[in-house]
Amino acid sequence: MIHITLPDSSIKTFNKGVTPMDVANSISEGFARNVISAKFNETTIETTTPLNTDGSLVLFTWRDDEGKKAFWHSSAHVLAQAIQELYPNSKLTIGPAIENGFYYDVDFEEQSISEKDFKAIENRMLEIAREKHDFIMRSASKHEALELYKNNIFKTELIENLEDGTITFCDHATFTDLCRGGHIPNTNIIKAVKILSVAGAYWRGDENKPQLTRVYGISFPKQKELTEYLELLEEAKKRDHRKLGKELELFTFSQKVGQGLPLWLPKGAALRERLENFLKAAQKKAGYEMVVTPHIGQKELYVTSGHYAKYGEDSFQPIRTPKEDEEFLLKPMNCPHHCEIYKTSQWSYKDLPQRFAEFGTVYRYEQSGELHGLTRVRGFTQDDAHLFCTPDQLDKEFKDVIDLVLYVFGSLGFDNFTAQVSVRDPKNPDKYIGDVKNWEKAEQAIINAATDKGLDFVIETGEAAFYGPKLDFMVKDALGRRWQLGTIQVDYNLPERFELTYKGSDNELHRPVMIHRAPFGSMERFVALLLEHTGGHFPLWLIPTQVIILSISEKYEKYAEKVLNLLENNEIRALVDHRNETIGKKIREAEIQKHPYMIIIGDQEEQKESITVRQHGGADLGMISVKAFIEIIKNDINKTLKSF
RNA sequence: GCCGAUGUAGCUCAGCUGGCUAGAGCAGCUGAUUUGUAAUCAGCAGGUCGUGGGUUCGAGUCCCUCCAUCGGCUCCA
Repeated sequence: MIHITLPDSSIKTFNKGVTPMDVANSISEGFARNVISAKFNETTIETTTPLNTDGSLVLFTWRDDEGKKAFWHSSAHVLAQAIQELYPNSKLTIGPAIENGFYYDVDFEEQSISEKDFKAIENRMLEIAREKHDFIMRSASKHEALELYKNNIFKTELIENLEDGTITFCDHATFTDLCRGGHIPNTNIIKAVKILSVAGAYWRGDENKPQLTRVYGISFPKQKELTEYLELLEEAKKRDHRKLGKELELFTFSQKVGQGLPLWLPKGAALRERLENFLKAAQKKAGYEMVVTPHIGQKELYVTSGHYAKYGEDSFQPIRTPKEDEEFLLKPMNCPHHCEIYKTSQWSYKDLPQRFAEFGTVYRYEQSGELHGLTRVRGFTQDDAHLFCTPDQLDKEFKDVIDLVLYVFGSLGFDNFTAQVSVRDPKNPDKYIGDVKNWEKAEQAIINAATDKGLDFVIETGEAAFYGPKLDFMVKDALGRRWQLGTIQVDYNLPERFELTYKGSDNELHRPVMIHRAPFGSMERFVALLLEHTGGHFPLWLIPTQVIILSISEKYEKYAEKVLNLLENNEIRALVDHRNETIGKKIREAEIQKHPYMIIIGDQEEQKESITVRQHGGADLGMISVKAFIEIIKNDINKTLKSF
């Protein structure tokens, strides 16, 4: 007898020899259609063959992450078969499931493949799916595996790194692939397939190794789900910050100015200013002081900090001066400048912490292929600050910064961030500078602070900065790509390199610890993600135009101006649309511009000294007094914007 | 930087396998209209088809260079 845990957590009993499909068909139709994989609990070996061992079984459905993984990984096998048949000279490498779909990395040798080839691949994949092949796992000896792949250096490399006895193949139809498992029972479950794109990808992610062609695809158990997914992608494009930034006249780029160098338009600049003032106010309460440093610095500065050696001269943008022996660089970060500010005074432990903040514009010569809208640019402004404190103060300071970051995210409606503790990769010590003991201390300090603050965080190995570990706040864009916004970093190294000191109560000199932090990360990236997150519907306190006044005809111009003045006197940002257009057209344009409140002014309003208010989206607040409206706006703002 | 794709008016796009002075909608300008909750009507103007070469009797269309953008890879202080 086999006890099987169903997706709804109930347990059902079956006879030996039952297949996952049998199980699927025996339960409610909803599950039956979606059941796609099975695995034994006690062995945790996934199986797609008939069950012949006693025990309980966990079923995955298409809705589960595990199920999706099995489904897409199996689809990758079908893709591999299709490619192998259509391009007999191609060499397969690896083909995993990803968050949305799957890919297969293929060495096409001399051939190239592009969009026009996708249809043929999709058609062949669907044919294979319809042929109803079981996915069957089997183990193989190392010898057998190497023999099968004797002409494939990539698979050979993979096999050589595996222990004999742990090598498994997955067969379906006439196709065999080296595979760890995790499959759906049969190709037949795949009903819809779409090849999405091709891209170059380096073998094992290493720039110096051969470049392969990565074929991306997605598949579904129903055609309808594929259609829905493609519609979802279309919807996401509407929230693309590059599109919204253009529509809302926030920023632009110019080929003539240069790649990756955004130009902020008046509305965008006003938005930025509001964000800066918001953070400045909070920072002032938290005991920060503003500093200002120049946009360039001598090369020597970055040699001292270690950045020059780490990133190499190609990442810096040099400045020519009349003197031959002088070398200035555009600053790629503010920390060295702030270290020099720290050094201008002698500090006692009683003076610490010192918190220097600056909206510092920095320039990094990113590779051209990496540039991306406002999220990855060559010139950007960090909401930077450096906190210099004693080792005893580190814990409290770090937690205070977490509070500040959470306040910033909360005020802007970012509730879907993930906290990530980025630590060093101990296998790759060359990537980092400084003493291992300090690294351990710093990493522990971050983990403790994040834990105490109740943050739900993940630890990412190898993601640390070269001088220290960090706590990063990651947010997904419209297409689900993850971007780092806020960051808090602990650094024992720069104080060492710049020989920073303070006098302790013991009358001896000590090294301060440094915290680098930027709640927004950069103004550019933050605005980009905020645009994608809100779809351009910014919180009321931040949005450039809070209210637009629409006059029914030019006759009411005077009264409209009067209302405008009343609003402006109450620090409400409003505009009047006086154009000789119909009210319908004015409303339509106000909707497109995403103005949160529209005031309609005509004969009735003028007579009664009142206004009619329409909210974005169509809600009608009726005819009310200006005074009542001002209250509504203020309450609305207070809902999201609290003081720190 | 690498792989693949794209680049036509301020914006969104059409222009089939190369063939008469390159089209549309929106935006703009002019005029009419003075309007009650998502587009009032008419007229006008606007483009060396990303750049530079080449093939051809003829190039927006085909080929090459470069530039920029998009999707990935690598990178991300």
